[in-house]
Amino acid sequence: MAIKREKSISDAQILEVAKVFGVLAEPSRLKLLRALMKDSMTVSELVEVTQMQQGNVSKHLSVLLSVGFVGREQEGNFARYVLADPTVRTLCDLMCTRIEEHARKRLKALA
Amino acid sequence: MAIKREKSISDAQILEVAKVFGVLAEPSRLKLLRALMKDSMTVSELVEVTQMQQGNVSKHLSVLLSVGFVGREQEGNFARYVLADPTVRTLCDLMCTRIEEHARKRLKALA
DNA sequence: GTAGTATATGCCTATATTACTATAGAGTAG
DNA sequence: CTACTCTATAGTAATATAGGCATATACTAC
Repeated sequence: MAIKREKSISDAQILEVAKVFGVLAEPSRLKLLRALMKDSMTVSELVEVTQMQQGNVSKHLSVLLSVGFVGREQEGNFARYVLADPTVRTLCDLMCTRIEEHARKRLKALA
Repeated sequence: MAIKREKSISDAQILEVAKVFGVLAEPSRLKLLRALMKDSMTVSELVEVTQMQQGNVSKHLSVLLSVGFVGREQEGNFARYVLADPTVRTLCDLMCTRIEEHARKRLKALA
């Protein structure tokens, strides 16, 4: 019988994890998520807020949608996007504090 | 005077966050981290465990080192790498449970 | 010193991803 | 129906990054 290793992740899971991290590895997508963290928005509103081109906004939103980070709701002619996964906040918060911590360490190392 | 927005992240921070997420968006690097989560290892050991080419292992380790995810210690002729940031575990754990949750949801949606 | 081992790095190619532009599709108003 | 608006998508060029290979560098043993 196969021996179950402690808490170790399978190669298949690694591929999936890498893919989802990849979704967050794009400044444009992070800007969209940042906007959606404040409130749900239509594509037009997101274009206005982020100053990105409409086509790019749609493309990035479709990526975010494909991994379930955002949800989409049709409102007549508009498409309203909503933050759909609380993990996004957690991940970003963690990353931000980590970066600050790291910067602080580097600063301290100079002293 | 400038108005401070609530909990919002600056564009500069977004660039940095994207960069660090990008480091985690690579299966090879995740495999190295997975190995290092069990124990510290030399490059040779990592090559053995991951079945990757030595050059690539070194290259990915240097990326991990540059953002402080791992530490490096010279041991005679060997270089021993250690997991240097507890956030890595947290981020990966979060991502794994998120992916499972998401898969479960999709499954339930079919019922 | 020489030989051998461990690690890092440079070059090249293939692949992937982005932004841009234009356009297609879908809905609304008249 | 036509005209208009909002959103999605296709085509293209530029950029970035990974892997493979060869090689350089650094340490050890003799």
